[in-house]
Amino acid sequence: MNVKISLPDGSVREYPQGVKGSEIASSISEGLARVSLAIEVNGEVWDLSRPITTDASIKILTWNDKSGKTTFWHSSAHLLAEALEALYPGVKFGTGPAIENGFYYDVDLNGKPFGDDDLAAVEAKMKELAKHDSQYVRKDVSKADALKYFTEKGDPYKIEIINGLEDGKITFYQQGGFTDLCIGPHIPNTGFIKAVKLLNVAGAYWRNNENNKMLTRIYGITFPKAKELEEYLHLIEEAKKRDHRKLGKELELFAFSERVGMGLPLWLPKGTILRERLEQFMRKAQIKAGYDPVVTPHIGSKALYVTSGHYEKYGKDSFQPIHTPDEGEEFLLKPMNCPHHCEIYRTKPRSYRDLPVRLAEFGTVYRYEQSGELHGLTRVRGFTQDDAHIFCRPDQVKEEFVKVIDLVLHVFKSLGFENYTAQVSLRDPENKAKYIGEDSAWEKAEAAIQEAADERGLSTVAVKGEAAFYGPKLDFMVKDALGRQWQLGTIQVDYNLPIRFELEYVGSDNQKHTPVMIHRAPFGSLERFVAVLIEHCAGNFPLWLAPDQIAVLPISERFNDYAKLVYEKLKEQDIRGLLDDRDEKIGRKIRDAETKKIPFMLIVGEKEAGDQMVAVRKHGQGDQGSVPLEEFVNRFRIECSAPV
RNA sequence: GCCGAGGUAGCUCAGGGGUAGAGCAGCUGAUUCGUAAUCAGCAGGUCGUGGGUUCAAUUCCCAUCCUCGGCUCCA
Repeated sequence: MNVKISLPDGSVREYPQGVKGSEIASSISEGLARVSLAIEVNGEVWDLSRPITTDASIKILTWNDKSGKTTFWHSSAHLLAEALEALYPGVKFGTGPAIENGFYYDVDLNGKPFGDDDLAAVEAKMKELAKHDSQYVRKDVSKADALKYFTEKGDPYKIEIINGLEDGKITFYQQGGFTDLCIGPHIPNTGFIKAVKLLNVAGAYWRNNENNKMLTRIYGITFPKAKELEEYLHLIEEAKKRDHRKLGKELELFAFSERVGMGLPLWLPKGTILRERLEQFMRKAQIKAGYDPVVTPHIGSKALYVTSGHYEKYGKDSFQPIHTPDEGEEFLLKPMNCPHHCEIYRTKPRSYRDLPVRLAEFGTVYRYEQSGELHGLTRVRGFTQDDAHIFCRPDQVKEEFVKVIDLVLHVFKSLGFENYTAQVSLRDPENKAKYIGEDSAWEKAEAAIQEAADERGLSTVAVKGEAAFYGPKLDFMVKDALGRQWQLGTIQVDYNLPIRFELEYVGSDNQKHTPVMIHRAPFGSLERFVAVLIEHCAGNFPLWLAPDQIAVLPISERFNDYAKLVYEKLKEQDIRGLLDDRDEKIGRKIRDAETKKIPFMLIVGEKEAGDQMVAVRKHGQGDQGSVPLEEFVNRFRIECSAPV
């Protein structure tokens, strides 16, 4: 009996029942057979050695397919485990999945320290074992047999996993002398793994729970060709050059000081220009969108945060209250602006006609972040949010939310962020105790967010358990140079805080009603936004943001006077920059200006000094020819306009 | 906070039980130059901090602080 196999190109071929993926690949072409890693059967990824018994549509998976890579890396994790078992008898295994770039395996080395030298040894063992071309063999096992195997082997983590599995659906995979509990699929044999690099060691809690034992997580990556590994490592090196911590130092944008305290950024003059440009851009956009700027203090009475619920939720693990010496009052460093804004709302009675009230503040907040969490400007203990709170009637929620989405998208577009993820962050339904407020309020809020996102045609991913404790969010996530994902913009619907703060307005029915609050921050925090922006443009800021826009470079000291004149004229036109009148050759001055990523270099010498000319050189683009100074200023103005 | 790796001149890094070295930056002098590094000289460090071992510690040990890679967390 035959089975009908449809291929991705739409063609259908017949094969004997029980045909294997590898046989189908061979029948298509020997070339394909050589590079095929796995097969997709009716949307499910299978081993190439698994018999196909029914009609199916298939796709042969190679390194060029995402699931081909995933399979490859998952099999590599097994190879890592095999190497570990060979070198560390008695090692216990947690889980070892493929990840976006490579794979890891969590292992329990019985408290044995595992460092970089060990990493190199294991890597060498993996390379050796890969050459054995050991096949990955799939085996169905009963739950009882599976438990028996790992009980005898003494692997408590595998036993824990098996206990949660259904009998009849348990499979083992074995390659060489190593057997693992695994649903597969895998590549045909270890020989496909030609290049291996173990990247780093990290601690990871068993089952991601910090109350569990910390296992040793070993990260690695493998490739079918040595050259691809080289390319990958080169790519990582390139990405590191964009790291905002490196560029922040090189371009003198920000710094940290142990004496000031960890996670407390110092904005240097050039970084401050960048930051203030962004603030100004946002201020304008917000005025246009009907926001009223407000200012509130950096500390607030503890009672304020008890009311809001922040104290109960975060108080004990946070910066401790500040006490006044005589009265014994308690204040908290402001961790959030919303309670203050609620109090501004309360300063006078509000009518339904007044709503929405939109209060905006570049509010600096302080939060205790665990020391291990701090990371450049993306995770700090003191930062400024481009925060605002919109107080509106229930019937205005959707419209207001949509307007905020537009604002966020405008910001992203203006700064060239195209690759973002819009994440609907929902409550964890399994763990409602983590949140405040009634179910009905949550349901309303979650629905409002999804509706607003849909109305703007935003493609979103919903993630449970990511909501704030007072309400669900729409978060805009962007990746940094090294692929780490960060939350930038956020919009949150909140039915809870207005109740806690007893906010009200008088409706058209002359009755008192509770407004709805929308918390929102398009940048998120200036610090994190700048960090991601630096990495996004690799320090080559758009002209309107660049701390130094021009460098005036006299050919020699003889032209310093003219250069100074040019520099002063540009300064009068609010063009930022520097005059490099050092006693250096022009090549040197150009090199330094290029290194500093200054957008325009104006070179002036004998040819220019006579008739008010400047020789224009653009960063990364070279000589642009000479123009009259006036003309340069005009062209500059056009190019420099900030987005509106 | 947890696991692992590090901290040597302003920066990037080498070294290693007998009180330290390079390149760049800095300073001084020479040079006056046309599109990515002019030459020479000088100066610069309680080798993160505190203890311990030792005749002797920057080097070995312990603690601590900070940084880096992850984990957990992220109002």
